[in-house]
Amino acid sequence: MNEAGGATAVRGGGEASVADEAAVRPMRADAVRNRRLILEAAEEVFAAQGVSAPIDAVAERAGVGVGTLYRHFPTKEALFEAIVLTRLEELVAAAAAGAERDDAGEAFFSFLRLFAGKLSNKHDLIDALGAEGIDIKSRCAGMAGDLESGLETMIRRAEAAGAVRDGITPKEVLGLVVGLCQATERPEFDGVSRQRMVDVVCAGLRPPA
Amino acid sequence: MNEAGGATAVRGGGEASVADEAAVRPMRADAVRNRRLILEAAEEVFAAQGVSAPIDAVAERAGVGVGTLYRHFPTKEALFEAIVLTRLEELVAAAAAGAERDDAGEAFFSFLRLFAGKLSNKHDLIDALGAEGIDIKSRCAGMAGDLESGLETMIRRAEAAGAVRDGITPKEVLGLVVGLCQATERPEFDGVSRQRMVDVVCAGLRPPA
DNA sequence: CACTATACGGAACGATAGTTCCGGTTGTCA
DNA sequence: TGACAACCGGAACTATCGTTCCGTATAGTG
Repeated sequence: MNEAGGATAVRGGGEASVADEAAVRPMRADAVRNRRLILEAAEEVFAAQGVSAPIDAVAERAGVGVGTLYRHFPTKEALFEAIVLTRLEELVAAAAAGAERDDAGEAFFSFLRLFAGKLSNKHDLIDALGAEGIDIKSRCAGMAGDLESGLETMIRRAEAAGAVRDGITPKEVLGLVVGLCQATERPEFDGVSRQRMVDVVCAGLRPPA
Repeated sequence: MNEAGGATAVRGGGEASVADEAAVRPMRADAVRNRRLILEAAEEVFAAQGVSAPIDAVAERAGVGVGTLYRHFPTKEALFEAIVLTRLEELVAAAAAGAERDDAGEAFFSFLRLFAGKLSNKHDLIDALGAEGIDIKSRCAGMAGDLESGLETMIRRAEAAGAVRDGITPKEVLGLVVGLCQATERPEFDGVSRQRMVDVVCAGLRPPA
């Protein structure tokens, strides 16, 4: 029920808290260690099994009790956000960088490939972008918005350069790539080449002959 | 734990049963009516909410108790199969028909559009083809196999006709289309045009210029 | 109309997963 | 070193869902 969660910052609360002294006191050494262990474990478990992985699995993998986990992250979703945000940040940074490149077309398509690659075997990210069941909350939604903005810029510039068909929206591109990654993550689709599927999408995004 | 389920046929058991007389006795009128009500309710509920919809929701919508539901379908999966199979059958039939058309290229692409259309707002089918969590069992898997076969034929013929790029597999096509449908089914993707996404995939499947 | 096999309804059960609580432990500071 | 606050662990609580059970109702039959 805390508004944010996952922010039990190592060095104190966020913006100016009422009692300054309380905010300044650093975390105890074991708490710092456990927090890191939990984050690492959650990263592996969520990436491998998706968001629906039991929280106990994360606790066990981290070698701590569930109580400890909940001390650090008041809710499962808070933990999930903390993990996914870092991954999303990388993508947003890549998108922003791509939006500034001179060769707009190539920038766009190579971002798409990088995007699909980053999604591979990272079930958590796919879930987050596909919003599997979870209310995509606050900061995650914000990040996703940033991603879309970067994409939008890239698309418009590539479009102007004649490298991409007209009228495509960031959401469509996102849906296409996230969708195919979601599919290839499933056991029944193990024979398929994700590489080729991405190729197909890229080819389809080029202007018609 | 019955091997099949959902087959409590209106007119008796399947192949020759030991006691003939028992197999001949028709279902009671109310049982027939309820069975139909349950199937209709399940169709709507699963299509709208996906396979993870609570079974109570189906019972409530059908206006029967859960006990009645379980009398007709021994397991949730059995009910699910019964619903999805009919939908899958339509697709398989369409695929088989398409595989015989003379204009191989057009046949393939128009099947793809029909396929995407059939998936729209039918969460159950998307789940089944994407196998969301469920063990895709016996007859469903068989049907999915038939679908792939039909698709395979269409692809090979379209390929020979020079209408489709080389090396594409049915699973790749399935993954692409199911994936994009899965994405567009999500609330965050409501602004997107599924039509255009399908167009992109179709364009990408054509041979490179 | 009476009788019985069949079907019905829904309370109850068991499993799973998220969250809370509290007695015991341990880091930190004087 | 002693004392206190922060922290830990995991049992227990709660909610959800699939499934079972059994007392009651009723369609079909003579």
